[in-house]
Amino acid sequence: MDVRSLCLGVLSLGDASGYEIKKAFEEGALSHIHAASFGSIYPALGALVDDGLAVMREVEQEKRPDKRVYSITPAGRQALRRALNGDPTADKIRSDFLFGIFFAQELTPDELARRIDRRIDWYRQALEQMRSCAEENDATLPPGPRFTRGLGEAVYCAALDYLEANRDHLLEEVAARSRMVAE
Amino acid sequence: MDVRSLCLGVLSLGDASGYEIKKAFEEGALSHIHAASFGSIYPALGALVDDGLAVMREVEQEKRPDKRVYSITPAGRQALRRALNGDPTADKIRSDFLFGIFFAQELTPDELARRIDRRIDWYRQALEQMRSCAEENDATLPPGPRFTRGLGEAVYCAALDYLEANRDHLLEEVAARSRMVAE
DNA sequence: CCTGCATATATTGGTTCGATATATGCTGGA
DNA sequence: TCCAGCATATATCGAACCAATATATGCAGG
Repeated sequence: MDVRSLCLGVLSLGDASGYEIKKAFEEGALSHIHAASFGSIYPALGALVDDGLAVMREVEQEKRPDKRVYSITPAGRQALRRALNGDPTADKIRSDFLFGIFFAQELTPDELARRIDRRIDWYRQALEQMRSCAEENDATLPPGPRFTRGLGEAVYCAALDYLEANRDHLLEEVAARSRMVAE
Repeated sequence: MDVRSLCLGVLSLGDASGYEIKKAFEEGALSHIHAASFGSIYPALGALVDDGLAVMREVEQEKRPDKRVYSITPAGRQALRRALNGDPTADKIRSDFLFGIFFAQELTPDELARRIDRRIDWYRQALEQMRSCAEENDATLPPGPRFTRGLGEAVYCAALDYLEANRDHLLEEVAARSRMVAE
């Protein structure tokens, strides 16, 4: 899925500027699903306009830089549907956190504990946000977003439970191992 | 985390060729954690040798192309430790699957069902593999890999349960919505 | 027999990232 | 009060990275 299609997806939910599209991948429901950077979003929006898949209008703002607000066109909606119906590629996960935990014995015990605790905090916050969002408007959410929200909640909840249940055990094991090596 | 550090991580587990490093990110425990392509692995290995963080030896093979097997050096181990102890960047998730489900109403009902069923199969296979691996040698695994394996199992299990429990409901909702629009 | 897969390295075009530049207003702490 | 830092907003650029392909060989299955 290229950035052009990702932008079309966001635009299908409503008009947006490049900056707002970025925010959708950083804060909103999409943030747990996909990502894109400015360096690819702005060229992608230009290309969408060139291809007639989106239109742009400039919006003057007081006390803010001007906006370039993009809207999806009927051709854009068709292109989005085509892109979505193509064979989805496998998920791409790149987690420095997990990579670090995998090599736990190369980390200092303090650093290891700090990382797990941070991650636990992160999951708690993410879950809180997801749940407050659910309380507010879960019934009004379209089925797709509601389903992915529920799946995200289930997955984060399982991860949080596991981290809380196994944190101390991991730290003990790593400590025991380094004692063994020292002998 | 750049590809050079990822390669050092794999090499810290034992000598390997570029091809074997790629496999580690495609099949092994690392496959659920991080990724790297040939186009970045081969140049990275060259750079590691240039910097004295790894050494290369050519291994002639009968009935197979020759191998270039890389070994991590003490300086390489130190560089790995430095890289691991740096502040980990946030996880990067890019899931065409979730992106497609988010826009469920843009998919044909058949396509939607097919995707979820495929994903269910995928999780079942992944879990089966993880569990058989655990039965064989969980006790002999270092604490880090055992922890990430357990976390992966917990997360995949939760995702599988959610998909199985909510699949039919999602399909009904999407069907109901498209009936509503048609009226 | 022959298609396709596994092993193995390498390259290349194109995509994407991450950091930075530029400009302005608001807010909170010293 | 001042000013550092953050939010808004667009844009660019070098570096990193991916996906596909080329090349070569052997083996297994239909």
